Amino acid sequence: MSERGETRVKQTLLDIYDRLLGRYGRQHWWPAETRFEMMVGAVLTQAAAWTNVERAIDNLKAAAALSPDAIRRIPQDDLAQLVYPAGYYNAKARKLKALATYLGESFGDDLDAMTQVEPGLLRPRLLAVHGIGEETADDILLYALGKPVFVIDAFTRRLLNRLGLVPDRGPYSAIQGYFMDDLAPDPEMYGEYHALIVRHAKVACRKSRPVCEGCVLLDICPTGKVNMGESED
DNA sequence: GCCCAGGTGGGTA
DNA sequence: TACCCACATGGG
Repeated sequence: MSERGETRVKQTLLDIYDRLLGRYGRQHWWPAETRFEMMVGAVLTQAAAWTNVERAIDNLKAAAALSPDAIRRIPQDDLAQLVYPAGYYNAKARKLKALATYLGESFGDDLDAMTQVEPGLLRPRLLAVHGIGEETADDILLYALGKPVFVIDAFTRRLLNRLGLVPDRGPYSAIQGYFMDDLAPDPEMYGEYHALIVRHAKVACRKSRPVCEGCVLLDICPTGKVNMGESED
């Protein structure tokens, strides 16, 4: 892409951020008391509504099971019952076991020490853990460890696609590159931006809103569910 | 009853 | 590489 094009992307991404922040305000993500609670939430929220994740985390707290050591010790079937409200409970119990095992073996459960590792080194290690894909790895790097890594989810992907910046099926790294190559590496801003995109997606293009509020705000449709014309061109 | 929500892993062509 | 499917609850 040309230099002029890069500038346009940067201005577009900053402009969208400003519009979203002005409309919705700060989202105060990630809602968790500890680094580990945040990591657990990142796994539990995979393809699940956050309200259900909260129930599961409340169960873990009530059972005193919200620590890497407790997760390793509790039988997987018991863990599955605790995370039941989050859905995919057997699969997620196994994933939490894998995460806790990794944290113990690699860092002795010292998650503050974990922040000292370069994200470029940490990311492939996280991806090697069962149940941690690209989005979950970046959730952990950004929100739990404070690294300047931009999180890409389905809404973010659709957003850039609707802006005409990436093709329909761009790889995760390409979408992420648009943000990280053009925005200063600011964990606070990255975290707020991702939260705002998720927040925005909740009000955009619902069946109950035939006139899409989100499309009006951004001059585009982030979900792509409603044809709002050719505004992305 | 249907659709969707802050995805990932495993199998197949 | 590119699909396809299993994994599952709870709210609108």
